[in-house]
Amino acid sequence: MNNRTKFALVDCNNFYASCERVFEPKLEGRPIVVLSNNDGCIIARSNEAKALGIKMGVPYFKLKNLITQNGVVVKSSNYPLYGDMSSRVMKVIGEYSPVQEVYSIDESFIDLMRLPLNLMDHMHSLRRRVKSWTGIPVCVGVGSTKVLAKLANRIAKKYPRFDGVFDIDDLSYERYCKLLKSVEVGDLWGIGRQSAKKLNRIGIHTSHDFYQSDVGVIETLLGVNGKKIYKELYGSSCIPIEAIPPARQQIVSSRSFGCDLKDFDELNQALTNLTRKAVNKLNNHQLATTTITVFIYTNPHKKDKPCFHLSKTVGMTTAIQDQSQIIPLVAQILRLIYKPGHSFYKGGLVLGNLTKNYQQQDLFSITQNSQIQTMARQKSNTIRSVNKRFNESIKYASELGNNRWLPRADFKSNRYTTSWTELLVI
DNA sequence: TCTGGGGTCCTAGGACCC
DNA sequence: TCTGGGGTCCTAGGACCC
Repeated sequence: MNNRTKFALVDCNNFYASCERVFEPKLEGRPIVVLSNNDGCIIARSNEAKALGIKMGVPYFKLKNLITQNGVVVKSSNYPLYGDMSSRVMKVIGEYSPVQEVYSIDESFIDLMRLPLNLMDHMHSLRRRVKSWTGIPVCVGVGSTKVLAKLANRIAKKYPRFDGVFDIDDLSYERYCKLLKSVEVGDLWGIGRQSAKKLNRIGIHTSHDFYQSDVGVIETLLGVNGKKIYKELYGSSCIPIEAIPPARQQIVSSRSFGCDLKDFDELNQALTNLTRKAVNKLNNHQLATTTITVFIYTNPHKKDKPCFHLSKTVGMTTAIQDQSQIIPLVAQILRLIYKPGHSFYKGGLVLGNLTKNYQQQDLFSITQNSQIQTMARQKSNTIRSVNKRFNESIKYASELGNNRWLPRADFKSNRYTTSWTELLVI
């Protein structure tokens, strides 16, 4: 292994389940599952739940019996809580290296090059501090590439004797090969189900088979990404750490509805709410959009009914960022794709082709009245600041209605850290 | 009855240009 | 009979991640 690069992957253990435990310590030692939006699928499990054989991504309703029989604690997902806990964890991790990439809500890569200290001590200290300052348990995988750090993290999680920190570069060649033989190729970071299937077809089953193959074969089969993963297994770093997140390309806002919707106004009510969320995100990032996609889907799991994926993308000559422009536009697009008589179970929108929101004027626009534009700008700024202070109290009329579309969340915990009315009571 | 959401990147193919 | 080569841009779909 070379020593030109050194990375750690810090990964929270069963993150969502652990967040729930921080504020409900009596759940310690008990099996917990966290459900996706609309209480649909199981998206997080504590170790005890994993031990019961509960798999990731399984629909909740299929496991209801197993869950009640075994006293499994069920939680609806609580993203305000998880997001806030995540930023606390990331902040602590950031104190352990000058270069940090926040890779996902529960994972962070850090660059360990040129740190003048004992790396293992440093990582054990990180682990202890995250746990003691946030309550969240993490494991640390260390390696000379990101793919290796990921692999190392697996080992750190799997074998308690490493006390949550494992450096894969410490292995001898023989032990490294033995490790690769024990990991299925589809478990490598970047090799998904489809690629694993292709590899299996030519006799590559374990990571060691992959490691021993010809790089040309891998590139032909999987493209440049496969080649990168291959080289990273040999310790050659091809996937750099991204300390500065790349500019966002699109903003998606979609939901499965609490119940199937047929009525246009009900769909429009849901879409208006989702649009407002998307526009808030757009404004928070100070971005503007020039393409809007609206989509509504019927339920593909209902085999007795035809399945519709209705969608339409509209492009604009001028980038827009104002909810008073985007919300009516979404309603217009919805009107174009809507078909009466069908039951839609899910819908949403994509704001695409995002740009920095400085005002690029359209040379041919007929609304080039600067006074009108200034007033519109003032209005939207006012609405935004009122909504920020008074909890989204100004809404479009199209958003008001029977709220039948609202996703189910029957097992929600409090937003302990982001809402004054939901603080932990002792 | 009940099946998540939000991202990115790559590739193939079509349309178009000279 | 013989029917080029090189390039860009866009879009849709597939694959991957958490």
